[in-house]
Amino acid sequence: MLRLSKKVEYALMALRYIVTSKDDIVTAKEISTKFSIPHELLAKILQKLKKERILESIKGVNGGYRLEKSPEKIKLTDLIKTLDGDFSITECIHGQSEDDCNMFKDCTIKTPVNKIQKELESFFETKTISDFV
Amino acid sequence: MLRLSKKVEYALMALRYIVTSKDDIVTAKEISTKFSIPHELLAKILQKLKKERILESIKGVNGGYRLEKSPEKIKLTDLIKTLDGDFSITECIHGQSEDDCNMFKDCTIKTPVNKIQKELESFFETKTISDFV
DNA sequence: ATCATATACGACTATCTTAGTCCGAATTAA
DNA sequence: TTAATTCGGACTAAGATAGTCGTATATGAT
Repeated sequence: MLRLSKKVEYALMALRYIVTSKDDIVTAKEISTKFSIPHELLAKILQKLKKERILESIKGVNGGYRLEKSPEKIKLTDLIKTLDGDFSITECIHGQSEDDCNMFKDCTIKTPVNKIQKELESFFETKTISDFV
Repeated sequence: MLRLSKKVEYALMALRYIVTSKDDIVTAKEISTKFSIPHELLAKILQKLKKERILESIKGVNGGYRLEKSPEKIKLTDLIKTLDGDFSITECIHGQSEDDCNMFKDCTIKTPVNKIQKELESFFETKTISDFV
C-alpha cells in the first residue's frame, strides 16, 4: 500500500531526536521511552543504522549512539534500503536490469514500472534527515 | 516497504490490455488467462474499477468490460485508493488534517512526513494509464 | 424455457510480511 | 563486581495481502 514501515518511521524519529539532542550521546532506552517505541525493536534499528555507518555506537555504561554521518547526508532511500532490505515498488524489481522479471511471462508493464521506480528512488534520494529537523 | 500491491499491478496490466485490445469488450477470463492471474481475484479488481467508473461492464453472455474513462484520465492514485483503500505513507495519515495523528503523543515528524505524503500523491497523480500503453 | 457464459458480491482461508518479544551474550564505567 | 549498555539470533504475534469458494443475477444463444 506504498507505506513507510514502522522501522523507518522509528528511525526517523530517533535520528531527529539524536540530532536535536543537547547531549553528545543518546541511549536507545531514552528514545524508546520518549516515543513509547518497544525498546528491543528500536535497539535493533539503531544497530542496523550503526552497521550502515549512519550512527556510531559506544558500548557499556554511559554508552549509546551518536551520528556518524551528518543529517544532510542521511538519505531516506538509505534508511529504507537498510531497514526494509530493499526499495522496489514491485516484486520483480531488484534494482538490477529491467529484464530480470520472470514472474509474468507476458508482463507488459515492465518499462513504465521501471521508470516510476527510478523516479521514486530519485525522489527519496533528495529527502534527508535535514528535512526532518 | 513502499511497494505497489498485486491488485494495482494486475489492474495496470488489465487496463493496458483493455486499452490496446482490438475488441470493444474484453472478459475477465481472457485477461486472467493471458497473464495467469487468478480469475476470481482479477474479477474483483475489475468490479471495483467499474464501481469507480473507470470501467463499464456488460453482463451476461458476450459480456465483459470496456473503458469508461479515457486512459489519460485514469490516474495511478485512483487505482491505489480504490484497490488498496487508501494512499498514505504512514498509518497516522488519512488524507485529512495534519493533527489527526494520536499514535505518538510526542511524534515530531508530522510536518515533514505530511509534506512527503503530499509530494508523493502529486507524483502519482501525474501517472496515468497512458504512461503504460 | 433452458443453458452456458458472464458479471456481482460476500465470506472465508492461506500465505507472507511486519512488528514485537525473548534470551543470552559482550563491553565498560563506576 | 555490578549495573547499564550495545550486540545478535531465534522465536512468536499480529496484521495485511493474496487467493478461494459459493451463490446470485443477468443475458444472448439454442
